[in-house]
Amino acid sequence: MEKQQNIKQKLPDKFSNFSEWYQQLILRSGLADYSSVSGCIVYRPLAYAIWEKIMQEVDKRFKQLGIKNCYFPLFIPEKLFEKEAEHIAGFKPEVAWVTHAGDTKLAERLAVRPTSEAIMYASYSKWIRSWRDLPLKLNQWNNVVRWEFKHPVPFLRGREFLWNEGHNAYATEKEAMEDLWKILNIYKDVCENILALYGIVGKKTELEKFAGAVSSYAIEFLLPNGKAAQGPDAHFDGENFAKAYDICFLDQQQQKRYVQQITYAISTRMIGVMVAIHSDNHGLVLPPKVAPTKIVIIPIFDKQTKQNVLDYAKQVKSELVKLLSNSDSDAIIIDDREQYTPGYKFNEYELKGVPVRIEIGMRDIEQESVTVFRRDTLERFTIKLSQLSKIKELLDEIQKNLFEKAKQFLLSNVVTVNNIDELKQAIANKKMAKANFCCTKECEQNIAEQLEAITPRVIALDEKPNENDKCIFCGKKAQAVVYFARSY
RNA sequence: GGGGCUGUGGUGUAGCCUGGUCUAGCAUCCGAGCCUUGGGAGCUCGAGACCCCGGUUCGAAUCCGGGCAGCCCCA
Repeated sequence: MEKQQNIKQKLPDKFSNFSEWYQQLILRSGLADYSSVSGCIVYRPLAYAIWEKIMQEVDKRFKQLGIKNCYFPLFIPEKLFEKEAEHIAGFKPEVAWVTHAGDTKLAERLAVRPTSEAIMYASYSKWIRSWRDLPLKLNQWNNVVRWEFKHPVPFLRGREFLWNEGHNAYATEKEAMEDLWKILNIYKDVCENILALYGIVGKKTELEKFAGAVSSYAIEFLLPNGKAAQGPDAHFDGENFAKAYDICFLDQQQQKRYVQQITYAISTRMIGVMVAIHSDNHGLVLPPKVAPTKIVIIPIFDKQTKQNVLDYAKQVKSELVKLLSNSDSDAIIIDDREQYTPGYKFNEYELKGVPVRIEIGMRDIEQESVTVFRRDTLERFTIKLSQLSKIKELLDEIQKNLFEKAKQFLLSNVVTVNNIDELKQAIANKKMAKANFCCTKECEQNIAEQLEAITPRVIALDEKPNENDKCIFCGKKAQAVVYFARSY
């Protein structure tokens, strides 16, 4: 473990002072640090390890779907970028441009990718000729730059972030949509079963959908400060990009047709969402499946007992390594530093979110037991050495408990509202509000102008308005049930 | 997009209003040593800071302007 600064200062309170709490937690737990570039953070090893875990889990599932990884250039020539009108309109305000090489001005400036449709589809246009070339399912794990002007929040809003961008092309809309749902379910699976997060899967409204897409789907999360954060998403582009970038093929009837496309992404924003939802005033709380260190063993000894205790600790560690069949050097660690007291170490690992702590001193040795502390509930108890296998169950239990808590948090903070006043009230109470909505672009624009920062997050997929229900904004016939919240 | 607040060693802060006593205080962190170890131990010694540029003034951490950075509120 790296040295930590500031470890003796308490965190601000999560619920009364969320922003301060979040910011200090990120810095002090060693997840990330600010860099010399405003809006760009450093992902320190702890954060990067979590990101690696997300990548592994998603990637494994992508490969089962036949998605292949590749890499396209960071730069996009301006003319290429401008081909799809809505796409460029959506992204241009926050594109960073490369204009010079040394002191020489470039003939055509290059966009630093905010997303890679343009550069990838120029290749797709060359590669796809026949129905035999389809489907084409390519993904890249990369970085993108979007020069935001709102103030940055580590992980949740930054100018450069890491993500996957998948770009699939199909002969038919039916195939495209089938895969879109499989991919959304992969993201949902990883969010729920790895990150222990519960979100709402829904369809984006007209103004909130991806620039250039026909329709967008996303998983929305609610943070403890009442703001919603969009998690992984998937977009159906229809033929929009295919027409702009001339991606077509000859079908079995020898008809020239445009491909049907989908795109999908999950980003490092999920690290921020996860941290914000699970962690507490002691520090990070990491689900065992993402925590790079799952168990920390703290030996407690003095000069006389040192050797005994350390030997016992090593024995416990090697049994745990076997038990978890995890040989990562970080997965189970013994902290035998002598210059720090046990109390100091307890606080340190709570700050860093290690799921399980095992304390071993003479008392435990005499009783052939170990003292166990679980990070999620802050409970401490003793188990016999012969019962060490229970630790594995405990890790599963913690994982499950975090998910259930996250699910409860979201479900208990969604309220149904019947008019604008109730909506405002719900948002003021840090809730997500569910309301009947006409889903017209005009009405949505009015909301954006009149309701301050309240935006429609997603259209519910499992719920429809009744026959006579009206839109709570304009009073016209309701088309859908929509979730509203303040947004990150 | 608009308004407000803030910027002092690595970190958190005192000082700023009312310029001089600031050779900038405290805590933590960092280095050396002793001593300790079941919830952030103790002692000794050492190292370390006024965001940047300009202005006012005999004199600026302190006042003024601009820049940069961070935070909050509102659109």
